[in-house]
Order: sequence, then C-alpha cells, then structure tokens
Amino acid sequence: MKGIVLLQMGGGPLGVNIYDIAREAHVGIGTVSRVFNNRRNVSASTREKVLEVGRRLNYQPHASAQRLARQRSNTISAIIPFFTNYFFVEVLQGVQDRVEQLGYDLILYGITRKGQTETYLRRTMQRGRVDGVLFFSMKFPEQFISRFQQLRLPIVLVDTSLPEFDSIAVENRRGAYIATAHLLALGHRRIGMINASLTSEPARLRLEGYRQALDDYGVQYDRNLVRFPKNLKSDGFNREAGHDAMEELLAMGGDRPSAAFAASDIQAFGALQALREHSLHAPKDIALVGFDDIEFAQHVGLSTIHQPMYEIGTLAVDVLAARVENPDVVPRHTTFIPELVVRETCGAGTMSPASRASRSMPV
Amino acid sequence: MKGIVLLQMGGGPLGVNIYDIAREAHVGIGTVSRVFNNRRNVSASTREKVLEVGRRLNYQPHASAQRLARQRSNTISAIIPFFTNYFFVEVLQGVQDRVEQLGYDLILYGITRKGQTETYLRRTMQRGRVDGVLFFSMKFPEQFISRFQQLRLPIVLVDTSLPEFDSIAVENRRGAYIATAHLLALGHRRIGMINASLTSEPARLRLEGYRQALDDYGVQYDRNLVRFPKNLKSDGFNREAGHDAMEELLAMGGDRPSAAFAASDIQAFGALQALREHSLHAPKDIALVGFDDIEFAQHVGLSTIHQPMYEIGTLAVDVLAARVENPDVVPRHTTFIPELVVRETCGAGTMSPASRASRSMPV
DNA sequence: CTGAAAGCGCTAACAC
DNA sequence: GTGTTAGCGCTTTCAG
Repeated sequence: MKGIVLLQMGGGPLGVNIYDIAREAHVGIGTVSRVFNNRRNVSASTREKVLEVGRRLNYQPHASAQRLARQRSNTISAIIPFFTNYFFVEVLQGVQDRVEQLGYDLILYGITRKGQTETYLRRTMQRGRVDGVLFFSMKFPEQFISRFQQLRLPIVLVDTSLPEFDSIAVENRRGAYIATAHLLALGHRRIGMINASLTSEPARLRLEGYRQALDDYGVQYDRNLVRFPKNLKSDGFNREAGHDAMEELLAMGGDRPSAAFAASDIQAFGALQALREHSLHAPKDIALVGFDDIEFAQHVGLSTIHQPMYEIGTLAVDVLAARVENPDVVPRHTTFIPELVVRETCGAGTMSPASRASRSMPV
Repeated sequence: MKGIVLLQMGGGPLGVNIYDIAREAHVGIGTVSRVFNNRRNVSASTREKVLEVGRRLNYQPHASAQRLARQRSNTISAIIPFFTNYFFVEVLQGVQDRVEQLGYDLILYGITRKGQTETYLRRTMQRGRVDGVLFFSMKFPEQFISRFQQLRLPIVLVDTSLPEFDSIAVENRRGAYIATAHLLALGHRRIGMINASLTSEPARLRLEGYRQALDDYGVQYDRNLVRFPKNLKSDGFNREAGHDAMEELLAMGGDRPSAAFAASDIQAFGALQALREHSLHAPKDIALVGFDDIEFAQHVGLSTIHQPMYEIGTLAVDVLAARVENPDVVPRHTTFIPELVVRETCGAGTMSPASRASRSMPV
C-alpha cells in the first residue's frame, strides 16, 4: 500500500525504503540490498525487476543507515589551516578530486582561529563520523597522538610529520637550499631570509636549508639577516609578517642585503609591498625568491620554489585510503622534491613572456 | 563484563555503547540517552552516576547511529566552484565558522571541472546525508529545481538566485554602477569594461550597472569598449581572460579607453599584468577598478568593489539553518550593498599608507 | 523520574 | 539464488 501511495504523491515524508521496494517487487529485503550493492549472486531477472521498481519509486539508500550497518562512514575529514598561506587551496583541489573518485565524502574542518584544532580533533575522533583524517600544515598536538593510536583511527599528516603516522611533505630543507643557492649563484653574498615562526616545522627546515647553502658557498651566516615575525599571535606565514620583515631589512641601511629568500609566497608579497612603499623594486634593488608557488605568484612575477600541491592532495587521500583498508602496516613517509621557478623577482629571468609563464625549472 | 574488559584495555574494537554504560551504571539505556542529550528529567544523582561511568569508559556517542535515529544528519554541504575567483575562500571562512558554532558538520563539494555539479547535486540529495545545502556562484541546473522541491531538501543559493529558493547575493548592478561612476567622477569618459561571459548572472548584472552609470553621466555607450572572454570553456572569471581583454583594449591604439572596470579582481590582475608587459601602469596610463576585494587586491593596490564575503558566508548558514527548522516559509532573498575601496589603481587615492590600507569607503 | 520496547533503514550471516 | 533473522547504536514513546 505504502508503495502505491508514495508512487502517487511522488515521495512520502519518510522516503521510500528497502521494504517498500521488496514488497512492490515481491522479493525479500536481502535481495533488494544485494541488488543495490551490486552483489552478483542475484539472477538477472529479479535484479532487473528490483531495479525497475527502484527507479519507479525513486528509491535512494539512506546514507546514515548504510554507515551504521556497514560500520563505516565512507567519509574522511580534512583539518586544515584557513587563516593563511593559500597553499591549502590548491592542495584541497587535489584532495577533493581524489575523494570524489574514491566515493568518499569530505568533511572540512577549516581552522580560522587558534584553539579550533583541538575542538575539531575531538570531533573527528567521534565514533561513526569519519573513517580517517587528513591533518595539514600544523603541529599535531602531542596529547592526541596516543588517543589516535588507541582508537586506531587512520590519520595522515600533510606538510608536517611525526614518526607515529603516515606523512606527506615536501623537502623543505632542500627547497630552501635551492632558493638560496640560486641567489648565491647569481652573485649575491648578503642574502636575507624572511622567515616564519620557528614553532612551525617548515619554517625550521627552511632556515636549515638556507644556512646550508650559505655554508656550501663559503658565506658567513649573519643572524641579523634572518627575520622572524614580531607578532607572535600567528605563525607568521602571512603578508603583514613579510612586510614588516622587509621593513627591518631595509632599515639596515648600507648593511642591507642585496637579495632575500622568503619562507612563503605570501610573505614575499608583503615584502614586495614594502619595497613598493619605499619606491624600490625587485630584483633591481633587492632580488627576491619565495616558497610555495601559489597561483598568485605568477600574477606578480615572483620567482619561487614550486611545490606540487595538487599531487600532494591526491596522494594524501590515496595514502589515507590505503591505511583505512590496511591499518596495520608501518607508517609511510613520502616526500616531494620542490623545484625552482624563475620569474622576475630573482633577477635571473629574461623578461620575455615565455619565461614569465614558465612553471618549473628543475635544478 | 564487557565494560570491565573495555576498561582494562582502554576501548575495545567496537567501542563502548549505551548498553555498556547502562549496565555499569545500573540504569536503563533510556536514562543514559537522556543524560547525554542533556534532557532535564533525570535526577541529579543518576545523572552524575551515568556521567561518571561515561567518563571512566571514555564513552562517545556513535554519530551515524544518532543520525539514523534522529532522522537528521546535522550536516550540510557546500557546492562551490573551486576553479576560479578566490572569492569562495573567504566566503568559506564565514561558512566554516558559523557551521562550527551551530554544531553542524560541513561536507565540501568543490567543483573543479564542469559537470561535477550534477554529480554532487545528486549525491547531496541522497537521503540521510545532509539536512541542507549551500550552492554557490553557479547557475543552478533547472532540472534539479523540482527535484529539490519534491524532496523538500533545504537549499540556499549564494551569489546566484532563483525565485524558488532562499538566496543571498550582493547587489551586482549597484556595485558596478558605483565603480563606473567613480571613474566617471574622476573625469574619465572613455571607460572600458572587462567582463566575464554573460551566461553568468553576476556578469550580466555588472554590465547593466556599468551602462546605467554611463547613461546617468550622459556618456554614450560604446560596445567596442566592453570585452568578453574569447575562450568559452570557462566563465571568464580568471586571470587569462582579464589579460586578453586588456590586450584588446590596448590594441585599440588612440581609441583606447583611459580607464577600465573589471568584473572581478582576478581579471583585473590579468589586466594589470598585460599593462606591465606593455610597460604601462595603472592608474597613470589606464585607471582600473576591480570587483570582489579578495585578499590579494590589497597586495597590488587594486581599487575595487568590496563584497562582505565573510558575512555572506555566515548569513548563508544562518538562513539555511532557519529553513531546516522551518521548511515552509516563503523563500527569502537577501542582498548586500557593496562598497568602493579606493587604493592605487583608480588614481583617486592619496599615496599615503593610510589610504592604502583603507578597507571601505561608502558612497 | 526511569525502564522497557519499538523503531530508524540497512547489511550480512545463515538457512533452504 | 533468495528469504529470514539478527544486529549496528541510538532516540523516543509509553507505562508505571
């Protein structure tokens, strides 16, 4: 009866379920379930009959019920800083596309304020919510390590790492080295670094790469040339920090560097702005190389270190999915090698449109 | 027994459930449920007892089970273009923050390729998945209108609209008018427009505002001054389109405009780049005003029309939540009035840092 | 105030 | 192949 009614009114308040289909198709609910789950032990004729009724009644399986019965949510979450960096936007595209291919849903937990991280971690840990989590670009809170391990909740760290969990990252040290070495090769000897807070892992590694390059070129490290954000409320991966750091560098007067390496593109933009405010230009007055290669880097002709962000996103999902299937293998750590992209601000490019558009130039 | 075991091993494979708590606390499962749902018809003493056991066993309610029993997912989805515009990033922050406050989960469906829209719409329509959906900046496919209505699935349209559903948008016509009038007031008479494809609603409205302003200032409309994207594969809200449009404008030689209004900041960036390639500058050679006021507009000193993106995001969630609670009220359409932000590229600003930082200047 | 019982809609193990 | 029967874990009457 209900089936008929539904048919007439085009979908009742509660929606049509597996029982409606079963009744209408004169089969058991098990069969209906098998059909819609593409199990093959169903005869062609009954399968077609069920499918026909399903179409006619516009049946849709109930997602929550499936998740409960299957003990699997087919959902993953992404905990990702939203306040800065734009890096994440491009990574998210990769995540998004892969997640769609694999049929997962993606719950987004964007961090806009400090402190949200723990809220979201707690939330994502709740049973039945997600099968795994992607954690981006932030220090993973220590007190959660053992909790995730106990719950056996799969997690992969992206752009950050911990021995306990799978991780994916770019070789930050290497990238910074490449950037600095490039400047060195161009003849610069006083090279500043516009860094973020050392509480950030990438910031620390990028500093190391910078120093290593200096070393290899026999240039004495000068701590006055390395600038950190003054405002400790954020990690310093933002435009203001970059702006202020460049101001400081400029304030050194005759001692000021002839080139600078910024720990992120976004800081480089701030630095560029500071330069403009002093009627100075890159690379003429100060050569500049950034890090990330976010989309806007092209807009302003910023030379920078390219990270394969989209690929990082897709790989992150793959690794997570693999762990969901097989929770007991040892943590796997993947790293990408970043590449230098020469545009205008480093002073090495020709000014032709061709070079401006160039997306990568391996070293 | 199970409770004890769980206690000892710190969480069994299946997790502790309401029955474990009930047994351990010597109460019925109904009572346990009431306690964890903060119903007040529970005596203080039993409540405390249940809570204590819950803490001890590290109980967490199972999200899928709750959703199934409550017939409510406490989740909403956001279908949002990811390919362009950066507009969405800032809107998403607002969405994200509000969604957290209201206790919803946010499923993200980012559109990176044409055609994904329908996939995601179908997906988000599945029963039990979400309580409502946010649909952004794209033309809502006609064939889904009646389907959403039949399912009575709440939806709010953002940055686009349809009579049938709630919507939130900025007054595009008004914004374009303001931008153009500003240029006119500065003395410009030949003003170009760098537009996106007219298949986009905002593009159409912005053109209208542009023409209206011209009219009001007694300036003859010249269709040669309005440029559309050549590449019809996208909607044209991107850097390349802006770049090419500016090229075309420049190619007009002596007839070229002395100012231009771009339908989006991102197109304005492309235009700025084209200018640079010709060793021209804004506002000296061509004054320029954009639309959106995405974060990067500050970086390059772009004068533009500010949209309250964060607020649009939070409001969108509020409106959706309201409709989830009360599905039967008539559709509500909200619009925001955009404001002009004077920076450098329009040529009206003083060059002081103060004015550069100015975020809004109502007209 | 509290316990018992009946779902919510689906999956999966088990017979036939 | 296919129907039946238990769950999955929680919410929500309904008695008392």
